[in-house]
Amino acid sequence: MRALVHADRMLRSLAAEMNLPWPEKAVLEPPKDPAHGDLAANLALVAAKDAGCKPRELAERLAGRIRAAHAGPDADIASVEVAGPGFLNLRFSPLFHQRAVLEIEAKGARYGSSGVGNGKKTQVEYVSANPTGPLHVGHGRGAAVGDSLARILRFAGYDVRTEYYINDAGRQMNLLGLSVLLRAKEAAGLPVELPEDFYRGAYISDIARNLLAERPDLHALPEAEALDLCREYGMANILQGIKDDLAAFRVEHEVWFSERTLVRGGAVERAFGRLKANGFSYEKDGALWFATTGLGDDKDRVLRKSDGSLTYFASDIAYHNDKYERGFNYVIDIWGADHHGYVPRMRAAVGALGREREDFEVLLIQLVNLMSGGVPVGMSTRAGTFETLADVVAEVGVDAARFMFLSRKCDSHLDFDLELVRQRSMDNPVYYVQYAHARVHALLRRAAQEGVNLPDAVDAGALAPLDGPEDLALLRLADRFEDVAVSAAQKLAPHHISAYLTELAGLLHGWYAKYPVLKAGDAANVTARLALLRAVGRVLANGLELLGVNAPESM
RNA sequence: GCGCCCGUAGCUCAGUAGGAUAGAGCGAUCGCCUCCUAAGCGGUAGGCCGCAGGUUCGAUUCCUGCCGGGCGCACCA
Repeated sequence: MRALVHADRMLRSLAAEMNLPWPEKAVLEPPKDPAHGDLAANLALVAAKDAGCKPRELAERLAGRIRAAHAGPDADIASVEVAGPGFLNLRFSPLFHQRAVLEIEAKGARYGSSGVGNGKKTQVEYVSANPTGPLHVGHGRGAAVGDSLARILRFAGYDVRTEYYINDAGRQMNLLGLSVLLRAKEAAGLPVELPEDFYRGAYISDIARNLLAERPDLHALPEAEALDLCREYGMANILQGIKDDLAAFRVEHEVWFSERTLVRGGAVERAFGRLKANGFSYEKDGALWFATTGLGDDKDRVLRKSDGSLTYFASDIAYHNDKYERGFNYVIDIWGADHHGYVPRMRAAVGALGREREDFEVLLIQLVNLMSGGVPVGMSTRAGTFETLADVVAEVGVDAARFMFLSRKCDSHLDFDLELVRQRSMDNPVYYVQYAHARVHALLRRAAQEGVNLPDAVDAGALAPLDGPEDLALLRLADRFEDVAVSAAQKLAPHHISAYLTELAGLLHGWYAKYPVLKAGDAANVTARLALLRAVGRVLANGLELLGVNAPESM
């Protein structure tokens, strides 16, 4: 970040000084091959055309000016080279890189944070599974992504609220009530006929038995009342289970939003009014329709059916309208990928409510293939197979599960192999990263034991010994953490963080194998290397925090 | 039939608002502990970035068409 800002400012001012146009198309980025330097400025051909010269020539002229302006032992820029069709390769001095340690020490837990979100009021709604059964692995992936994303966005300066939408008003709830009642009858020895579509998980029978224990009078109640009781009891029970599972998974929702309160609060009518005012709704065949076709959807959708009841879509529109009425400017929904057909419709609705395209984002979470030793684990609920989130977490632990979920693009399929994730090896990057952090702290501990004193803040001069290629590579990568955090926030991509951490941990392990720290020989080396270690450890910890994964100090 | 996502090393996957010689881990293979945690490190082998066109100075990246895999297309939730 420092390097990029520094170089950008310098190049722009130089270009202005030389009366050259600085094209927006010019790319300033770390080259893929570090041998090319720390930063590459790619002057596109257009730039040269505007300037009336060849790109290489333009680059040479800039390089000359930079060399002239940045000479001497204290210079930030160590070298400038022109390569390829117009690449300006900048290499910063060791001194410049070493200062990254000072910034890390100064910012501590805030290192890598930024204000790019500008306090934007943002809502992340995730998991939102129907309270009809326990969370499964797929929900776990959505939970990890949503929670991590909230952390990442906050870190980047967004004002984030997290929310869980409880679908407690629909037909599914009645079905749940019926399922519980049937099982309760069964448990009481009454004759029952089990319909096709009811919830048949073992957890329903457990709930039914518990309810019966609390309310022995259940079967004496009028049918409707008994159904109500079963529904409410079942839902409360399952919802509590979901909350427990999420808490155990280190996932927190600040708001639990009930669909019922939405209907009762008149949100549906308000949303309908808004659509009508904007000219998007009409009556046909006794139903209320929403003209989504002109908004990117492939057909118009029904809001209120001819029998007077609302469609699911209608309450979803009302819900989203309510989100914007609550003051959120940026609404992020995290859905299972099987709902992808629903996205254009929702997007159309948000547009019809008068919101901009960028006010709404949907993140689709692809399915998780649960495997064990390369063999797919079936969807059955038989004992011994792990399909619920709670089972998987019990099996592999929170850290390993979260890191695994967050190490892939969320819209690609994920093979989650229990055997692999349970392994404490490099098959399983979470330990690799955690081990790097633990290593740092093991050394810091040992240093303290041996009476080596590392001040809380070192001065720049003490870092001078850090000039080997591995030192500089570590410093460079640590310095990029803010870039990575910002990009993860803007692209809604938590996996950038896990990839970055794996890379940083790799550099640290390599560095560790090559450089002795406490046995470095002279005191200056010991201090400099300890300071570097502590700084890298800080970056690892900050990154892991964004993933919601622990950073252990010993392993 | 229409639409969305995915095809990158033997395997699992990164990368791409167009840029230099396409990366990582695993697996394979050869090395490294009298020495701060070997849960580690270093080396080697491994690629028509699904195929074919197009745009461009330049395409794994953007566009079109195919092929292959997954998913969705209700006055269901």
